[in-house]
Amino acid sequence: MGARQAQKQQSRRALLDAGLHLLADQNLASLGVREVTRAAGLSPAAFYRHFPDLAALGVALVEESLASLHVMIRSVLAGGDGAEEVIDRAVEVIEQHVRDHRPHVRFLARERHGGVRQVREAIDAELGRFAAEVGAALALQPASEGWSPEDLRMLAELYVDRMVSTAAAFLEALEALEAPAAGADPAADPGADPAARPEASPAAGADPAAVRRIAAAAGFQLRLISLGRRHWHGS
Amino acid sequence: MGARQAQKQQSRRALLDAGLHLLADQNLASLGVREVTRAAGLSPAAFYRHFPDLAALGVALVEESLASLHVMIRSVLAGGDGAEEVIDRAVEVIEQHVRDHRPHVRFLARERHGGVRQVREAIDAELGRFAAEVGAALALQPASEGWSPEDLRMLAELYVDRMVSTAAAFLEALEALEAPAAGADPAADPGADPAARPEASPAAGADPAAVRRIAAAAGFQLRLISLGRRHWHGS
DNA sequence: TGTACATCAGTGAACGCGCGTTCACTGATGTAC
DNA sequence: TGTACATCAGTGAACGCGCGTTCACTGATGTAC
Repeated sequence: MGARQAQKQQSRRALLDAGLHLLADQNLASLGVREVTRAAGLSPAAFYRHFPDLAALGVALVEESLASLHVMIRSVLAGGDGAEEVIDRAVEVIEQHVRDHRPHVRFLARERHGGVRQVREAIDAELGRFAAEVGAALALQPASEGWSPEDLRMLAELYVDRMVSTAAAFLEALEALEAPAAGADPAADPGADPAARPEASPAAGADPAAVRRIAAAAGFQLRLISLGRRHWHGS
Repeated sequence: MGARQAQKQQSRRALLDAGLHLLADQNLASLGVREVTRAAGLSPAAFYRHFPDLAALGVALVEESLASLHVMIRSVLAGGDGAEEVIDRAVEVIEQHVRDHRPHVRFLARERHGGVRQVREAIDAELGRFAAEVGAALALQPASEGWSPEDLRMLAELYVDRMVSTAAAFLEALEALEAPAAGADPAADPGADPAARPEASPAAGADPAAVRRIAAAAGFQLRLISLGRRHWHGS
């Protein structure tokens, strides 16, 4: 790849990163072209060399967000088929994934039912593909003997949905303690005593108890589902 | 109540209705004060006689949206405690609720993880209260003997989450066929032959097969969960 | 290697526009006597 | 009932501002010979 191409890729990356960063505090629908280019260190017009509009940038973000999620799900499915171990590993992997890719997960959670149709549809299509993949993996397990493809599909959807909900719950717990007090403006009031502020961001670690509680609930719920699965005897 | 108060309530209602209507196609974060007042038939300044800002209007919408959802959940819990009947009634009630209160449900789905913190927090707090209520109802059932309060709470959260996901799925199915083709501008191109357009909105009835499939999946998933519950023997 | 020309990512100025919010105001409704 | 005053929901004009998008341009990179 020539230097020209490399520079273009770099600018594109800067736009995507700036967008993802700005989307921590707002929706895609309220994001502005000038806002993104400003954060990326480019002129407003430069945006149009890379994307026709912000929806296209959003779709590009969906693609990279879900690529990493895809890897995560595969890694869970690849575990041994002892149900208990798979469940525990799944919850761990989800938690770690949210920690490692928080902006992407937040973006997906926010835009899954958000105001930009192209993006919503891209997310839904990809989650459907996940469910199909999970269903195929389930079909290979001995526990699925006698299950109809439809039932397996519904089971897979239940699992995928639970993973998504669990990820959203982890996300919220991780962000809860980092949020500044509503209405506070950190740039203003230079006379305020910084030591007087209560411990708002305790080493960005978030409330560990809340995170543990979510992990426990997710494990319990998945175990309950697989228990139901084992005792299921056809529709 | 005096005529003055009554007129004020009417204007407030008009603002809430206009907001809810406009939120069919966008996020709360990208809604504008002028947009809402224009749709409500008021001057822009009139908005501030009712709400300090749009976030406050959003919180008011959360309250009324969840009040109706609350009624729905109670009605489900009030059914006989034969698991099968309760499940089937629950799915029916959810479907009917989404049909009857589509704008409210859409608003909740969109803003639950949306860009306005006040609104997000209001929704989450209310869903937590629902889970507590469901948990209390479950505790009264004989099947809950020997269950710890923590496990009951996690079970209740699983049910509530499933209800929310099911409602979101119904919503999407109901809207899928009414959406205009992406990028189409119905106001433009007066020369186009309207008869040439394929049946985009078939009597606003949406795809019945998709709706039935969602109901079937929801019933299956809930049955699987309650099957797991019956075979659960403590953490 | 050197030269002449083509490509095209990024620039900066310009445009018209709708935005949020404020303000002094109007006039119907409410109240005190 | 009538009158004088208070309240306050809604108005319309005004403000300054940042927006999306376009345009002709610049100058580094790429290519042909």
